[in-house]
Amino acid sequence: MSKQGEQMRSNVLRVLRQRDAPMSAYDLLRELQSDAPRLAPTTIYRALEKLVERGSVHRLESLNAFMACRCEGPVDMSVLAICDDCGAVEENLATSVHEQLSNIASQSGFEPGRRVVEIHGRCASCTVDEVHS
Amino acid sequence: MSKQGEQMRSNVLRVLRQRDAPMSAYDLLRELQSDAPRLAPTTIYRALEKLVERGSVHRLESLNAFMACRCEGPVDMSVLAICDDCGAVEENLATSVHEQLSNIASQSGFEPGRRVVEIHGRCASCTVDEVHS
DNA sequence: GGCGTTTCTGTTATGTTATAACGTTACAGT
DNA sequence: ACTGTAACGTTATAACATAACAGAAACGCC
Ligand SMILES: [Zn+2]
Ligand SMILES: [Zn+2]
Ligand SMILES: [Zn+2]
Ligand SMILES: [Zn+2]
Repeated sequence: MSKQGEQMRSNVLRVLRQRDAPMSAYDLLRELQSDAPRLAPTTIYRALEKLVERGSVHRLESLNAFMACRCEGPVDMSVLAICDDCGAVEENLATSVHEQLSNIASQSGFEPGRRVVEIHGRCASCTVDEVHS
Repeated sequence: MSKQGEQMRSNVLRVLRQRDAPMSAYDLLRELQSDAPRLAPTTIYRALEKLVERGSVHRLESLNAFMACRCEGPVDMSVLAICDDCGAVEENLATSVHEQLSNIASQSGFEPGRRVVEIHGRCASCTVDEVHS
């Protein structure tokens, strides 16, 4: 059955990679239910959990959504820039921001773990569109 | 009726200030329903929206929860360090991290807006407890 | 191969967070 | 008082996430 599990993870990842924008777990569910009508949320969440663990997928905390990773560097050093107009997300590798963040938290004896670094705004192409309208 | 609205916001803020840890909107709902049994989620969310807008309350995106602000400086320049053991949240003013974050996003023409900077881990006192156990 | 143990999976049900929709109320300007 | 508008309360429902459990697969041992 680990064969099936791997199959599910690969299906989820494939669907995520087909998009440029983040998808919610339930978006994925609806998409995959066309092949497997009885598919349940739990199954999606389990696949997503593994994929996030292994660094193939980002979880966007401020959107409750997921997207395939397209980073060059380590997945846990990225800054996710989310366009509030079109929903597109840009990934930037930003090791120094993450290091600084850990350092600041450490100063009070806090033991740093998972970092969440996201920024909302408007992407370049949407900004141009705004000028034209 | 703006009197009622302000009253509600002040009630929500009061309850949040009584705690050291974040509360979900539904935590607040349950708390306030002892006085007003018919109180609905929407009302809480509207109050929270205003309070976040005016900088009295932080929204913790990675927890889907809220807490009263106890920052010294500007509310939108803080780093929130969340202890995964005890739930306590430390606020650190970290202007430089936020500036760097905006700069990185700007490099690709992204127009920066709201930033989300949170870090999970273990607070000093929970780290000590761990050693003792 | 047979058997117990462990881990993973599918399924059902439920819990939690958030918003849509719509009628009502307050209030300012006339 | 009349009207426009912004805020509000209320109901219902959508969206996100996990608990609980039973059954299947994988593994190690004999
Ligand atoms: Zn990435
Ligand atoms: Zn855009
Ligand atoms: Zn604060
Ligand atoms: Zn702690």
